[in-house]
Amino acid sequence: MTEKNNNKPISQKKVQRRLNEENIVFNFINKYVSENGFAPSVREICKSCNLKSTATAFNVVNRLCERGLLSKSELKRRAISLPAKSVSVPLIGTVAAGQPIFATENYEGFYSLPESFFSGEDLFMLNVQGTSMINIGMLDGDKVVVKRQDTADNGDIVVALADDGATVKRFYKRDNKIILHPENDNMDDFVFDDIIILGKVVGLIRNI
Amino acid sequence: MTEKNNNKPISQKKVQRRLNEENIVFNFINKYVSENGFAPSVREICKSCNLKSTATAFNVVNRLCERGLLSKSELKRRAISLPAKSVSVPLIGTVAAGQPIFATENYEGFYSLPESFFSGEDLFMLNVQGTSMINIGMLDGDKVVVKRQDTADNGDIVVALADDGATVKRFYKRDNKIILHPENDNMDDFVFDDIIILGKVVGLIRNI
DNA sequence: TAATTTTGCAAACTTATGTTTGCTTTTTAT
DNA sequence: ATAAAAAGCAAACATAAGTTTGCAAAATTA
Repeated sequence: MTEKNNNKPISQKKVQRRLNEENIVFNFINKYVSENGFAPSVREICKSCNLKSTATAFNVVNRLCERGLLSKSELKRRAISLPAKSVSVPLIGTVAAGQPIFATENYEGFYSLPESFFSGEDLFMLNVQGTSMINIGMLDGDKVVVKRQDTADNGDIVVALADDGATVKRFYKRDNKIILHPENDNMDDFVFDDIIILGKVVGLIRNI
Repeated sequence: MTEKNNNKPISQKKVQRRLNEENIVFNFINKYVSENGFAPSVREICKSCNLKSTATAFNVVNRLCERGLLSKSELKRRAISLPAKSVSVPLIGTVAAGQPIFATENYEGFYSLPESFFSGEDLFMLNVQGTSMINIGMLDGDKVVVKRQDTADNGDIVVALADDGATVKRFYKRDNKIILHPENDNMDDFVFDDIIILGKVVGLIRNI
């Protein structure tokens, strides 16, 4: 028991100094993480924030955790994480028939998306080509975020494997036929007996 | 020198086995990072991917690094990072006139966006309300990514501060008048003598 | 000012974890 | 089938880095 009693005497000056210290450390960790992709060690925090002792940095980090600005996994190294979580999603380039989508060979790059928007086990991104979905605001060059699944419900926007690669369309099943409906007044439906569904579109990203 | 000569004898079967192993490890690391916010240790990789030796996991990780799918900082702990870098961007809720946009009080949360798409010093996100920009595929409920700046060029899509809050429109300056042009055939231009520009729209994110 | 509490610090301590080693097993080439 | 090369593995090794300690300095209270 280190506290004399339960109503702490709070010195405003001290509180201010602490908050300032915490801000400096928090900003450093943020910057470090976005530059390196992993968290700094307490010793690196010390050096960069002009703290004299690792114990000090250690304590500041713990206070930041208590304030909910950071998370930390005890006894692990560099195991500090920021509350804004992200998922790393591959952009799939060309999809050849018969090839597994999730083979790393098909990946054209990785993008980190906010987990709070796009969560799901298997996500990938795909470039939208053409204007077949323009009615629902999917433009040529947009990237769609796709949740991998091999079935779809009526009305879902899906990525399906057509003869010439992956295509984005609205999915309907009617009278044992699969209808891929372009959301474009100038285009007609495509009708198939069977089709391979690669996934369901759950999001869209555009660079302007 | 471990290699006999420079033309390697490649066994297709071995290549396949390796690639498969690398896929498993890579997917595990991805999942781990998005769940924990930091990378797994080689021993955790071993256990989860059924590798018998830490040396094996170590080698697989190194191969993934050579393939460019991961980055690693040597001699550091849990210092594997995915190539996808991200920036942390605040979502601005309601913007009252006269208030500074970047006051933390306005933040509704932080989202991590792919740095490769959205780079810039001061970014924020804003909910799109209404259908005034529907012609260029901005739907009600979309989030726009905005680069903070107080000027704009003709034709830019801007976030401007109107009487009732922030609004997204296309910007024109003509005859000393500011025109905010909705991209919606049913709506007319707004004309002002002067207006406050909050930023320029550089991206869009949609959750479907 | 003296007593008491809190904070700061350097160094010691501990251990999680990357890396190497040397032997064994498997695969490939002759 | 035999030799040679490569890959796999368990254990040892090395050390980066989290955590604790105990004293010194500063701040607070009386």
